[in-house]
Amino acid sequence: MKPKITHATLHDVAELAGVSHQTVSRVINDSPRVSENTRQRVLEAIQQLNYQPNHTARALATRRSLTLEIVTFGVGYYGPAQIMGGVERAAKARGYRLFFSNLDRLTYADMRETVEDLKRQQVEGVVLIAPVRSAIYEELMKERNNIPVVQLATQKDVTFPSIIIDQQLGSRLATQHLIDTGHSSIAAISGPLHWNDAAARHEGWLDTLQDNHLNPVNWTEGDWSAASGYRAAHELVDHGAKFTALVIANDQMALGAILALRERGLRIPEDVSIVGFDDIPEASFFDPPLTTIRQDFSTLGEQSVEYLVEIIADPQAAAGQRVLTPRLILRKSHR
Amino acid sequence: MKPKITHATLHDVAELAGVSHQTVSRVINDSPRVSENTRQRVLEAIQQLNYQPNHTARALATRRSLTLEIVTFGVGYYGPAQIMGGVERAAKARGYRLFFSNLDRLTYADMRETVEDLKRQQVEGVVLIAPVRSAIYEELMKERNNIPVVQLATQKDVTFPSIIIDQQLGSRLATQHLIDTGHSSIAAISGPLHWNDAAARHEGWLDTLQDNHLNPVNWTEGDWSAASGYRAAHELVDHGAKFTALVIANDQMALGAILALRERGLRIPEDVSIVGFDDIPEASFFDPPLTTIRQDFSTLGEQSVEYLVEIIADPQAAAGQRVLTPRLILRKSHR
DNA sequence: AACTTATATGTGAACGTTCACATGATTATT
DNA sequence: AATAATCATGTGAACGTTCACATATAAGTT
Repeated sequence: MKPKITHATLHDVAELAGVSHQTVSRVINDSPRVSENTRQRVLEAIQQLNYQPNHTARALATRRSLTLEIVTFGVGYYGPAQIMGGVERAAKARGYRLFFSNLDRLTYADMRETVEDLKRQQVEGVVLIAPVRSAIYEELMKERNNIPVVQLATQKDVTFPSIIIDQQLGSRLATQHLIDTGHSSIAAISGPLHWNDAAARHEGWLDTLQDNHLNPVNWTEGDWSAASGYRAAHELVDHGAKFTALVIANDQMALGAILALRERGLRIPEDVSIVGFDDIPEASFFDPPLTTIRQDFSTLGEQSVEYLVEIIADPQAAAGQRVLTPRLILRKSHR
Repeated sequence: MKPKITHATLHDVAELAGVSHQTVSRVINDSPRVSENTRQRVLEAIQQLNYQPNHTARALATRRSLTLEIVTFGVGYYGPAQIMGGVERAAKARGYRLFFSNLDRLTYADMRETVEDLKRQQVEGVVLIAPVRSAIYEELMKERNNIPVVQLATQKDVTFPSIIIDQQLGSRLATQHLIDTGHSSIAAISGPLHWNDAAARHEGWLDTLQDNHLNPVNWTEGDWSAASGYRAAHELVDHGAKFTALVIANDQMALGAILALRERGLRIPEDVSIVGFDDIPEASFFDPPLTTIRQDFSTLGEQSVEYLVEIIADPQAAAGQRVLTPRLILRKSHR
């Protein structure tokens, strides 16, 4: 009843072509040690049987899976989704397949599970999007059975293989630009501060104010969502602090904040200037078009695979953190 | 020099515990055929050696990989990213791992590559996000070597296993609501019409107008981006056609359109009502908050895995299309 | 012409599991 | 008390490759 389609194997091909299985193996691996004559014969047999090498068997024999894994925290967010695109592209380009694993919650159980999986799956390397401060990641690093891991969006100056975008710099760019254009009362809406990027952006804002002998007027913490930006902006106004500019840790929150400020009768950029972070594709079409700090997430993803592949080839290559630079994109939400 | 960490195997555990490899196998597979006594001894050995079953070897022996694959078209888009989240969650819950493959371009070469991969990878099933009309997909279906495939976002009433959200219905909901609230000049900005969802939404708009004996005023085609929505809205106004309402095929384009209309001195919703599609999280914080047709992409992803698993268990279960229903979310961009 | 070297191919084990079956010990059945 | 049934365990092959080596033939060297 159950047909159980069985695929042609190396031996089937060998038999049909009248050679040994090893010769077939040589053909599919492009070994020069095979005469043109037999090569053709084998190729024909392969064609005829619609033979496809079995990846599993190959992995078992070679002890190489040609597989990477990406473990993400929150596919829902813009950044991680973009990073994944880059990782996939780079992995495919280098002949690797990609496992995809998502962590919705950063609980011990979830993480535990993921580590156990890693050990089982015969994965050659892992790109870990680890944007949140958590001891769990360190545990992961210890228990991972020497599987190379490149972490993304970690803290700055961490010593294990990782790549970050210099958020502190980005935030300095934003804040300094506002100061340079005459602002001295600059408030902020931060991301959730247990996120590394949020903390770095926040520090950049604080440090820049300090460097310019300005006092931080006021700030609130959001959760990256437009909803939280909306709430935060209302709060800021309620609090009575006067500010003429607002540094907001991502574009979505900026969107929410713009709506809230407008509800309070504040015009942008006449009454308050705004700069966001990320440069999501929609940012140009906010009202007004948003000045923001662009993050090249896609490149981040690609580079992480490159780094990983270097480490796989030579574990000695595993050295420290690489840093990408964000860029200020000027539009119309500031003056 | 190269330590080449070798993991403990079944045989190592067996030796340490003083039993046969098969007994160890029984323990790790929870077979009842093993005495409590030896089970404990084996468990200890496993612990001691930090043994982890080798997934590859198991797959080879059982001819089951416990692996699914998702092939996506454009991770960058909101929908696909959400779907992926759902697919990952459901796959993990059912003990499957997930390969992730992205198609940036729908070229023959890219697709060909993907199909070849499928045949090689020993994947048990595939969730294919196939939002674009293309003969390539049909070819895929033929050549896939009997691997179960569930397609997402295909055309309506297609006979192979697939799940769609009823976009035509969604569009009817939107258009009819505008008509019911007094509009009779309803223009549209469609998505790229070779996308199935775009075409269905467009048809829904047209059909509803027809059912109500109204003429379609005017419409243009966008490419899902806010930028294209912006351009399209300007075009519509340039074209001189009078409209009091606008059905826009996704929220991002709606954002762009809102900005464009405002630039033309048109107030929303006083002068023109707008309804979008998708209900991205930011839609509530557009100015004005956007009335839109909500799509439950996450559920779509989960259900696709469920369907797929049914088919894997029983190929007879592969029967036709399942349909999810979108929902009208009323906010303030219409009157 | 004899000896080395290179080329084309084959043989059997190995990778780390599970599967199908065999065996011996214990317990139940008549 | 003999026989059957059940339970706990073991044995060797199989999954589909590659690896390490062996062999036979052809070609090059002295």
